Amino acid sequence: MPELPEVEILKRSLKKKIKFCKVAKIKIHNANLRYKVPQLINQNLKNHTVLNVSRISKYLIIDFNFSKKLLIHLGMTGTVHLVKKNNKKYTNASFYHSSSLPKKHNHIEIYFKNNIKMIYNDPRRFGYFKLFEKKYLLNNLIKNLGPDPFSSKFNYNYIKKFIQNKKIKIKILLMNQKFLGGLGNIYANEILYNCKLKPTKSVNLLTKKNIQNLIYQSRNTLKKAIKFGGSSIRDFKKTDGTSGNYQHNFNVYGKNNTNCPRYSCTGSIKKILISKRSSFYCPKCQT
DNA sequence: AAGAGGCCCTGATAGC
DNA sequence: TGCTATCAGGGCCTCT
Repeated sequence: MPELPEVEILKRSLKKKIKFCKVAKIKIHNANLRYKVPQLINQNLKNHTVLNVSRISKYLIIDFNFSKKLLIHLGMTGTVHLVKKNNKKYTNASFYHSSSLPKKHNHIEIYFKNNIKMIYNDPRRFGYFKLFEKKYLLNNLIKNLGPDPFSSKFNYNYIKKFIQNKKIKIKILLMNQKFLGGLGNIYANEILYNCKLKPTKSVNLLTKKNIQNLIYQSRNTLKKAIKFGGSSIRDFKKTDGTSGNYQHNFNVYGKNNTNCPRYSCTGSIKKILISKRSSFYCPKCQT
């Protein structure tokens, strides 16, 4: 599920709904995520107020009115749901369609004092919750992450310098979080299609025009996905339980053996494996 | 330097 | 119906 657009959608929703909310308590039902969730998290966050919700790459950051921030990564299958208490029961209101609220794998619940509850659900448990000192977070997380695709740091000179003396496949480059923060398998495939670049192309063969177009298409593709509310393939849901819609706009992802959607191209989409990840492209117009 | 492979997990789907 | 195998959007790590 969660690549940059999905985390961005989540961030915007949380920002609207839990900003300035005060934590009443936190229940950990299963602490065994990618990293063990410390039981102390409850003592630490209790009675503190959410000041802001932000995103860096695929990471969600919740800022509180004390020295620590909560860092959330959704791994492969993490989702966040918000419910509201009415008449002693947590139900939909304008927050959630209770019929579709997951029953299994609700590992962490954050209760706020205004009767809102935030639920973290994650079947495969590849995600994590970590508390960080604000300074430590900035120094260590951001240092190891490439720029956000929308940041001005993601520019021609940066890319040129990064790929200097490298001969890796372009798709591997795009998915490398140290190069660029936020792309995963789906959007890497889609962006390369929009750039007419084949995923196995070696980065040392990229022209100046290729690189400039790559920047443009990365932003454009992600922007569109955000506009459509992200992609729901298996389990991505917005915090109100509804699905995103960008999956209907995929050109290549999951479309092997279908006709290339590009006007005037007669190719058909092919699936190959690159580092064991499914890669989809049109051999005719992506070169 | 680049790439392959393994590992952390559960669940959906396909094939028998 | 029920078994088993394969695959899945992430990100670590180690080995060659």
